[in-house]
Amino acid sequence: MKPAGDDKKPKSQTAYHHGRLREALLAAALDILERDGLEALSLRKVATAVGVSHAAPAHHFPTVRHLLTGLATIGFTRFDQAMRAARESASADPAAQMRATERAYLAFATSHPALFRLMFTATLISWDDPALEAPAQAARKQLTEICLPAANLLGMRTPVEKAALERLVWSQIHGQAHLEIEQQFGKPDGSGPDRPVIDLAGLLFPKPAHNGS
Amino acid sequence: MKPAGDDKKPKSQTAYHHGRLREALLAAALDILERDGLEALSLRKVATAVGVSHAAPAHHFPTVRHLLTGLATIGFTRFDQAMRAARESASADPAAQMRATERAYLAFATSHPALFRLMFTATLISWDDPALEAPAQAARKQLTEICLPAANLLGMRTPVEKAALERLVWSQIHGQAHLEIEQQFGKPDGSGPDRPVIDLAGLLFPKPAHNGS
DNA sequence: AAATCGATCTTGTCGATGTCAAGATGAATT
DNA sequence: AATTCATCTTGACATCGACAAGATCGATTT
Repeated sequence: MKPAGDDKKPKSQTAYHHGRLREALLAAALDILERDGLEALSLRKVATAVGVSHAAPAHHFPTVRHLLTGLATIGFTRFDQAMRAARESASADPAAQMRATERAYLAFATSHPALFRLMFTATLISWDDPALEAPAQAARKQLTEICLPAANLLGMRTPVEKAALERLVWSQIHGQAHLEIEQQFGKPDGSGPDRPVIDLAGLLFPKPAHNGS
Repeated sequence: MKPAGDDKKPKSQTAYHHGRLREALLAAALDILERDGLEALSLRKVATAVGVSHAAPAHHFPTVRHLLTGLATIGFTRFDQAMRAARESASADPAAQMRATERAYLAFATSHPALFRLMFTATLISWDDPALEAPAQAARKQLTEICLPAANLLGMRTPVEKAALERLVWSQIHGQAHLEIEQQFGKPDGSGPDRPVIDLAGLLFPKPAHNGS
């Protein structure tokens, strides 16, 4: 089965002719992407990083676009997990849910800028890929969920209104994330990692007791 | 060599050895960018499109990054002009100014998606380029300007608060634009070009008739 | 006016890349 | 044990960015 000499690495090194190439390629590609950016990513580099010939990826990823779509799929999966984890460890209060999701959204983008950028660049990936749709919709669904309570509180009943609110909230969060990783906000002054932010949740959820602003 | 017959054009076609190559290259590059996207853009294609040798652009654009930065500079200039024109043809009312700017922002992004994407992709262009800074800051300044009245109306006085409001407004508008051109909003139903949108200006500018919170 | 100079453009080349084609390898099935 | 078939390798080609060296033409200098 194997060369019978290097069983040190249980499953990664020797088993390329059996099974794990696709995952190894994705892992290596993710590594290069996060370390050196999208421009440094190439099929050939990924191949040599994994230790296979330059045409080996062809079977698993016929095209660069396929590889990038695979990376985006991983990205949306982790993105979804990050937001879900943040929501679960937050209180059930609608405003808290929204704030937690917003924080997770932003944290993911700033921690994985290249991957995030890739995930939201339509010309680079294939949204036809059925494997991509599931995690992408799962992530998207969380935004819908955190907007529903706000829509109810604001008296929005039609699907159009709810979609409009979701569009508002999503755009606000996403715009922050995108402008942040594209370094459009300037430097943080060094005073702290946080920036002056107006709480959108506070704007949307009217205070029950006494008003703030 | 040239087609050896067209000295009709006084300064554009025959004068490549003097003067206009840089602009011609930028124009051709912009053409390719808007027609076929960033992936189709290459120095060599631009060179042949203009009718010069493959290394001719080197003097004007030593690197692809220089060409892309030049395109982004043009982009920000037009972007700034578009927003300014929209504001001038709108009423002086702060909310109207904000809505007009928002519309212009979105219209520019959807009309020139590849250029807009390039302008806001930090890894592709050189923000060190002094030629880029001026139009980029001019465009940015308009967002500051349309946010000032809202900040005053909301009782925000410190620069931090004003910056926070600008961040909110800019993020909201930019997020809409970005998600739109990356086709994250799904298809428009065909019912009309417009989408269900919540008016951010309406949220920020309290109605004068009622309470002022 | 003639010569020189310097910016601009051309030609040639190199390494890297994506993609295709043809062949080798080895695990699984027959 | 032989065959099959997915998987991987080798080889090749066109395109690309970038560099080097030479040609061209306007502008300056003599």
